[in-house]
Order: sequence, then structure tokens, then C-alpha cells
Amino acid sequence: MFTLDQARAFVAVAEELHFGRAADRLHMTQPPLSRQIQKLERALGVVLLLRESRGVRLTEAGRAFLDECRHLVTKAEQAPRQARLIAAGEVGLLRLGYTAGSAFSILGPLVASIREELPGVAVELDEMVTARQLGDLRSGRIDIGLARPPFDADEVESTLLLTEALMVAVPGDHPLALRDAPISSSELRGEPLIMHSPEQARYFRDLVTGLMDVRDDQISHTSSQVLTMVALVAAGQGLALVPESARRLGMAGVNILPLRESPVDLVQLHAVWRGDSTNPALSTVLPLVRRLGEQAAKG
Amino acid sequence: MFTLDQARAFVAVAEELHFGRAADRLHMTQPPLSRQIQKLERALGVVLLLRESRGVRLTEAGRAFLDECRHLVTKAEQAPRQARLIAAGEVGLLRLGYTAGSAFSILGPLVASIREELPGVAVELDEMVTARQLGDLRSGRIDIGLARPPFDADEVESTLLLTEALMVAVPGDHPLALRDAPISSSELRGEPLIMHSPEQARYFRDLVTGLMDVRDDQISHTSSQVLTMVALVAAGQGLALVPESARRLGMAGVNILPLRESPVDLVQLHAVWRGDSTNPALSTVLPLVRRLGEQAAKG
DNA sequence: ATAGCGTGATACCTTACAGGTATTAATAGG
DNA sequence: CCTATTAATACCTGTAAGGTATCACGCTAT
Repeated sequence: MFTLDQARAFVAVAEELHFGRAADRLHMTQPPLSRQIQKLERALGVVLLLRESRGVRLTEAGRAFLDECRHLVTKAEQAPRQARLIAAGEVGLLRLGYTAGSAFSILGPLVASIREELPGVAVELDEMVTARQLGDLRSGRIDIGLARPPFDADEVESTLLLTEALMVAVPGDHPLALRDAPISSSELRGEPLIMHSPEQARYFRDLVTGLMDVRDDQISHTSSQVLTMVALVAAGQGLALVPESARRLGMAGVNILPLRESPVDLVQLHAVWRGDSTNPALSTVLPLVRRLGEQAAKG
Repeated sequence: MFTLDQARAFVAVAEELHFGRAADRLHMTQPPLSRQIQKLERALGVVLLLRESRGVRLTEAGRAFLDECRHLVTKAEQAPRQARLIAAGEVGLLRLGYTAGSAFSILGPLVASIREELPGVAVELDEMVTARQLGDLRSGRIDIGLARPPFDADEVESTLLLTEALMVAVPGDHPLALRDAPISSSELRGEPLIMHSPEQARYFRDLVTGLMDVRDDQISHTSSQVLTMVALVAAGQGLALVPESARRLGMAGVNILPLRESPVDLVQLHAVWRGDSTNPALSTVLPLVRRLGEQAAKG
């Protein structure tokens, strides 16, 4: 076989049509260049050049091989640059899992700022609940997730991205809908409630039950999706406790009102990732994620 | 920079995910392989592999670089084969010039048999008069021509491809049109004649004037194209002397009849090429051309 | 714990071959 | 016929490739 150096040498000779000038261009002397070309021709079993007293001509095969060599040489020059960019995380793919809820709050700004500041990083989005995010992180199917606590600190690293209050979603025609002051949990006693699914939305379920008493016969529906819950409220099926960001849904016929017992930072959304991830795109994106979290804490 | 051998080595390690097995596959021992990969990584400034106690994993950059290397290696393996095929003339381009007249006779069979027997040889066709063919041969713009004599034997080689008789093209409504016996040149005295252009179709002009007397006032038109001449005959502009192959035009309203004075091998068509051509496709095609000439001589 | 095994890295040697200098061979032009 | 141009050859030297022997590290199993 032949070497890349031989390919480069042949390109030089074929372009200069002169061994001496080609040798200059390659920063070497003429005799070893002649030998390399001879060796190349022997390796191929093909005459590439016609040596004439006044220089050199290309054979037909030489012309074709010249094209191949040019491609080969440029490709060989591109490859390392590409690899370096990927290693630096400036180019690459970030597979991101997110909860349906986060789509109303931090997901948009996060994806937008990645696109703007790291245009080489492609983001692959996949909506999934927290539990599946953790599983997919472990198996390497995603690189980062936007999820609800709790996380096993041995398995993943995380940073707080966003906090918000839990609020009450009330149908527009409900007596409480026009209330100015925060609603107290005691006022919800006896009201039909749309609750979070205990498996798929364990985090919210626990938040709500930690905040107030919920009687089983009070639960009219269970759901794992904020969108569904608000839609059911609009349909008059009951009240629901949802994060403040649900307001962004702009669902007609539903008022989303403060709940006295909820601290403003009750509901948390974190970014989660594997500390031992080998995807350089993750390391590049992480500072940006942390900055977004700090901005949210301040603003 | 890196070498093709390093690329091959990296592909082997990346596929085996094991230095020992990769070394086996490359028919070498493990330590130099390790060194080559280290050197490759140093040259790129990128970590491609994560060495772990139980083998090796690829980094993100490594995965990308693996793709590049595979392309590079396969391309490097293809290139010589391509060059060898071209050198053998089994693949390539043959630029062929032909006179308009030859298009009615030998051109079709020639191109067809090249396509069939040498499917790798592409034929580029260019219609041009003999004089331009000789010029384009000299300058290398065509590889072979189908032309009329004479040729300068110092400049080109040639072989006789085809001979035919000169015939008389007569309008269907002309008194001679129904004649069974060959027409004699004396019968053409006084008839309006469509003659060959003395510059563009010198060969035919000389053949005709060598065969019979042509008075200047007898010439109604001059043309360099057989097709034009026959069309003018059909239009009743006069008679014309054309090679037998003009019959293949199948022009309605024109009868093409034997001329008593013309030997059957009066009009010659030769293949012409440069003896010092460097196009291997020419050497491959030439035997086929010669065979076609012999067949035509017999049949 | 620790002995043993599997795996990649290192140390050191030998040799092949790349590239350098000096020279020759071939050819065209004056 | 001599000279200038250009590629090829002869010969030398140093770099770096590949080989063997060995080390270092981290699991696994007893």
C-alpha cells in the first residue's frame, strides 16, 4: 500500500509537473522525492507520470489518481479539525430529556441559548417523566435531563434551575375564581380535586399531600400531565394544584391563584447529568445551564 | 499529521475495543500499537480512547474520528484499483471525432461494440470535418477520428475502416429516376449539380472531379454535408454525387443510383489516431476498431 | 486481605527506511 | 559538440517503526 505522504508528494509533482519544484514545495530535496514516486508507482503497479527530458507529463491513470489523492489529502486534513471541535464540545449532539412541565418554563430559554451561544451543538429533545430520565441517563440514552427531585447523588450530579410556587387552578365560574387574597388550603376541603398520578408524578403528589389533607373521595381524576389537569379544571371537573408556570398555558376559563400555604420556592426543577459522561458537548453546555439557574434564582 | 497506518490501527482498536485483539488483527504486537495510538492522539491533540482496566471505550471525538478514518482507509484502498483499471484501459474516456458522413455507416456499430465489449470506456462524440479532426488529434482534444484521407503518416496512424461506391442522388420525378442500369457520367452533362464544398469537403470534391467533368455553370449549390445535399436533391435543386451510405438516410423523393464510373471502393473512411497517445483507453479500443475494419472489408 | 489474571504502558533493542549530499545519465538547444 | 536542464542512482546517516521483556494497575475470587 501507499502512504499519505506519498499521496501528498504525488499531488505536488502532478501539479508542478517538475520534480525539483515539487521537492521545494514539500521542503525536501529532489532525489528522495523521485524515489517516493517510484515506490508509489511500484506499489500501485501503474505508471502515473511520463518522465521527459523537459519535465513530466501525467498519464491517464495519473490524472485519475491525482483526483483521488487530492480528496484523500484534504479529507485527512479535515478529520483532525473535526475531531478537535467535537472534543472541545463546540460541535456535537446533546440528548436532552425533559418533563412536560419544564416545557412551559425553562426548556425554551435553555434550548434558545444553546442554539445561540453554541451553534455547533445539536440538541435532541425527548419528553419523559423524571423516573425515565434517570434510567436513560444511567444507560446513556440521554446526556442531561430536566427533572424533579429527589436524585441519588451517587449516580448523578444536578443543579437547581428553577423554583416556583404551587398554585390553585380554579374554573372561571367557581366562587373562588374572583378571590383577590391567596386561597387557604382549608377552603379546598370538600372541593373535587384533580390529583397527580402517584407513580408518574410522585413528586407533585408528595408536595400536595405534604401541604394539605386530601381525602380519597375528594379525588375526581388523577393525571401525570399538568396540561391534562388544567384542561380538566377548564371542563369543570374540579380544582387542581399546579406549578405557577402553568399560567403560561393561557388556558381560557381557568384562573390560577396563589395558595397561602405554598412557599414561593416549593416546586423545584433541576438539571441532572452523569458526572462521568464522556460527551464533551455536555461539559460545554453545563456552564450555560448553571448560569440559567442563577439568573432564575435572582430574577 | 497522522499516517494511514495510524488510521488503520485506530479503526482496528476502535472496532475491537481491545489493544491485544486489534494488534493480532493488524499482524503486529500490542506495545507498538499502543504507541501508535498514543502518537495519533498527540498529533490530533484529542483523546480518542478511554483506557479502562477491562478494555477500551471510545470518546465522542473518537467516534467521529472513527468514521473519518474508515472513509479514509476505504478510499485509500479504492484509489489504486481505479488507477489500475484506467491504466489497463478498461475504464476511461475515449474522445472520438467523426465526419457527418460516417454517422450513417460505421459510427453506430463502432460505438455499440465499444459499449458492449468495453463497458467501462465512456465515448465522447464530436462531429467535425476531417481537417478539424487532424488538428484536434494533434492538440490532444480528441483521441481518435473517423475521417477521409489523406493523412500525414508522420503525424498520425490510421487504418481503413470502410469503402463504398460513389452514387448519384436523383429526384424521384427525374427521367433518370426509373433507370435500372447504372448511370453513366456522360448522362449527367448539363444536369444541375449540388457539389461538395472545396474547403470543408475537399476529399469528395476531388473524387468527383477526378471521375467526371463538372462545368462551373452546372453547379447549383455547394455544401459540406451529405444530409444537406440529399435534402437539396429532394427539393429538386439538382443531382448530387454521394456515398452509398447516404441510402440509409431514407430520404423520401430521392433515388440513389449506381454510377458506372465509380469503383465500389472509391470512397474511403479511416480511423486516425496519434501513435504516441497516452490514453490507455485508445490502446484497448484499437483492436476492436481494426476488427471492425476487417469485417467491413470481407462483408 | 491478597494472590492471580487480564490489560495497557514502558524500557530497551534492532533494523528498515526516510531524507540528505554527491554524482551520473539522458536529452534538448545553441 | 558542448552546455544546461532535469530525473535517476549511489551512498550515508538518523529517526522511528516494530519486536521482546517487563511493569503497573485494577478487578475478581478465594
